[in-house]
Amino acid sequence: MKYSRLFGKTIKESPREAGNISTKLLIQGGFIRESVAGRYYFLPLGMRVHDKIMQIIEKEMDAAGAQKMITPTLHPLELWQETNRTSSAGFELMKVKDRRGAEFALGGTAEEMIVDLVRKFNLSYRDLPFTIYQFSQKFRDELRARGGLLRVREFMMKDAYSFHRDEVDFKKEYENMWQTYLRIFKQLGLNALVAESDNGYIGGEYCHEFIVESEVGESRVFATEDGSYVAHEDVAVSCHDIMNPDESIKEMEIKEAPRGPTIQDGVDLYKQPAWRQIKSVLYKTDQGKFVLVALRGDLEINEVKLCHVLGCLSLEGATEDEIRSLGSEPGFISPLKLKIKKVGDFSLKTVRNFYTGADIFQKDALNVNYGRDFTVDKEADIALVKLGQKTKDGKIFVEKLGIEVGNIFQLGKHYSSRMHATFTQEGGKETFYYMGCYGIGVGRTLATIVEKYHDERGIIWPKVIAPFMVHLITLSGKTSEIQANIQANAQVVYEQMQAEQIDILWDDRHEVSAGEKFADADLIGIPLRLVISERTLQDHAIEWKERSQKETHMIPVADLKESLHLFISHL
RNA sequence: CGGGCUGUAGCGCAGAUGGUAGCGCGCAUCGUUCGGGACGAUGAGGUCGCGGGUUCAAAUCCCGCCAGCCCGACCA
Repeated sequence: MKYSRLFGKTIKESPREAGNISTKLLIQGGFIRESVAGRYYFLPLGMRVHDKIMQIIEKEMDAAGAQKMITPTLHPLELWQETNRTSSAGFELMKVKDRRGAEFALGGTAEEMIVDLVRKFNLSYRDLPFTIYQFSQKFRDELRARGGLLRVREFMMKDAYSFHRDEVDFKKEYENMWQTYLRIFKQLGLNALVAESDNGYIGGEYCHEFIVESEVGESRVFATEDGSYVAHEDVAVSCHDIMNPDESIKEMEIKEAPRGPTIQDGVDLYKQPAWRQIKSVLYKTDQGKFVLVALRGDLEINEVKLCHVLGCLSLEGATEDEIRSLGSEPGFISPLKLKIKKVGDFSLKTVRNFYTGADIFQKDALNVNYGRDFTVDKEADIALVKLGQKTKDGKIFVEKLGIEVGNIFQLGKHYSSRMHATFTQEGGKETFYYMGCYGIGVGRTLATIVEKYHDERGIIWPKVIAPFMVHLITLSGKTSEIQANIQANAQVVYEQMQAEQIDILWDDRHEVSAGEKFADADLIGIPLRLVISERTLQDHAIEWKERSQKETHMIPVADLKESLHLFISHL
């Protein structure tokens, strides 16, 4: 490819604060361009990288035994109604109507479509197991698309679905996909953490996220130093220390409490640590029911866990008026008197003589003890892990931020039972499929690679996904004779590489200065830069510079072919 | 959905107290340059986000809407 023919240009001035470095470099380098918030064009340069990432994924998925196919983009809305996901995933489901009024969802994930397809076939146990996958544009009506490719409203996703006779068989594939994903990310130059995580609106019982550490990531995980435990903050479980086991239990008393409504206000008033306080929060579930949630004052509520405990999809905090109408007072809520459903965190058992509000404005209850002074309807783990806490086996947690580039889900019979998708067992019994699903976001993975592989001048693409392997630069000569000579030499190199199927980009622009060409080469980040100029010609050499290295050196033209093969073989 | 900020040439921006729009980059043409984003000259390019109002006069003041960016959407 000649640069002068390439559609898409580098930009000297960086686009308005792009949020993160990968977006800035990708736009500046002419890889992508924004259409509207959260929707991007991939330009020819970006498309090449995108394609290469897809090829690596495809190769590994095929090697793992999965079969590629494609589903329609528009999903009949009835299918989503079968699984009741029009409401559960409705907040981010895009809908369209055709002229007859038939409603469709723009696919954001394809479990329903795939199950609908599979159930049309009346399969038997002899046909199982199998894994099918696709690459397709996914649509998510995100409330807020964040700058860049990391959180978008439309993106290419590889999604795979596996069908099994039972859990034992499924687990083999889950492990197979786990290992396949690790191979894929490794090839892409990414070191992915595998974290236990929440399945959100997908359904099922357990799942894992593949997370690449990065400070621009939105996923927070808690892990142990040795990596024996890695879990997304939504699901991470910690063990709570017993705080004051030797203290004697005292009589409860109600006292005037001239304080504000926050935990800190209580700490300031009593000069007692936050863990001595009971944090009580009133929630309203999506079914309109009120729930009181109580936990130790130094801990935070994990709403994902809480939703699972309550069996609801979303929660909102009760308003001040609602709190008063239930018989309490904002800032002084306690689990002592309210006659509504109460959920208590296990941490309530770790403290003797709590203090807490008394459901009356500026009155507190002191020396409150769980079991004696109040009980809850349900004890559960509903706390967010706090740094410094330990795992069940006593290991310290460390916190990591990262980008979720892929995930694998156990779906079990969640979809097959709701959609009555069955196969025939040995002996003729109809049984629901046991399923799993597995996703990788291509654009997000691409951006993640840029987040990891760049310097102050631009991108440094790993060879396997670089848009081109070689960036040939020709500089102008003083005389037209030299000029013609440079041109002729470059032409030979260019054709030779094309003949050997080495992707080469030749910056053949005449009117552009050397500095600009070098700056563009650094920005675009092609692994190997070759320069042919008056200077190199005198020595019958070519200048060789790898994007990842600082030094340049001259190699004889005659050695180019061999050096290049050596370079490429070290992928 | 709440809060803050922004919207002027393809991009980045400037336009005080209202007087009819400018700079840099980029683009085009010519010349000089030619190994780290060169220089000179000339030129093209704008219903100042959209709608309404005030005014002799609005990019500028007022109202409404739209779009974008950032933060939050969580504890009482």
